[in-house]
Amino acid sequence: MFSINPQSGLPIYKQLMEQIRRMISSGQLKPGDNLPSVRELALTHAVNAMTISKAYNMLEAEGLLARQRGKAMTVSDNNQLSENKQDRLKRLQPALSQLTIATDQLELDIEDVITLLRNKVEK
Amino acid sequence: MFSINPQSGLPIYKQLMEQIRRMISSGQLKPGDNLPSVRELALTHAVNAMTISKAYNMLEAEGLLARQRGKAMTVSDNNQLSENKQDRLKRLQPALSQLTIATDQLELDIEDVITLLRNKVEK
DNA sequence: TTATGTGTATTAATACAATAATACACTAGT
DNA sequence: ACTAGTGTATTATTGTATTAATACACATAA
Repeated sequence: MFSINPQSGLPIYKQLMEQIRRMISSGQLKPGDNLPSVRELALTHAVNAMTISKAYNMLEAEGLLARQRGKAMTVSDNNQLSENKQDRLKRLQPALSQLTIATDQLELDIEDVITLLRNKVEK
Repeated sequence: MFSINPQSGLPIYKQLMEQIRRMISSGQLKPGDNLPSVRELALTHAVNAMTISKAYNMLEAEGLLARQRGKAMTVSDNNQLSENKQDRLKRLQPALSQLTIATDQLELDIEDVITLLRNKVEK
């Protein structure tokens, strides 16, 4: 469900926050849906439980998630959460910039990159 | 020449290291070429000089750069440095993965992403 | 009631990242 | 010699990230 990479240099809790935001944004996580438990995520990704909790905590502060003690964290249903295509494309910008900067610095042809991209998605 | 973002969560010195590696890999930086001075990069990117120095230092330890006290850091000429297309495409993998994961989680159509990518490169 | 499952809070410890300010060693041009 | 330009080292300080180990408050089902 999530892709956590402790070696990436990006703080784990930030990786998790961004990925949860995306899945809410797309509607794969809907208002009322339960999130995986802190301990479960900590186990499956070999990470400390408090690190997961920190991500949940901050998303709750943002209003994206709702907490009920003793129960699983859920996606908040107060807000208009899932976003239209244009909004979701905006969330892609950082990853897109990363790729174009790398493509440029490596002097690669964008069409080659696109071919690679298509292959990666198809499989 | 470089694109440094102190807010990205990624350590600044690692951002710089990776970007220098790419430009050497593509041949935009050739053996013997001078790199921008520590102080110049620090100024233009509003970053501490020692942070730049750390990146240079580690790349020197890797053998990519060569230092001569009192002179500018240069690209090392001992090694086989610039890489063929396939090798450079390999260096793109992390950025590609980032993008495909995000695309997936946002439930976006890969063709829309590719369109965005083309626009970004053309301009 | 008990057992097991939620998330949370706290404390301590460790490591890393970045900054500021200063000084040093060296090179090159004047 | 002087000056301005390299990279480097040092010290002190700040903030962040992560972990381990416990303990707490609450919910739910047996």
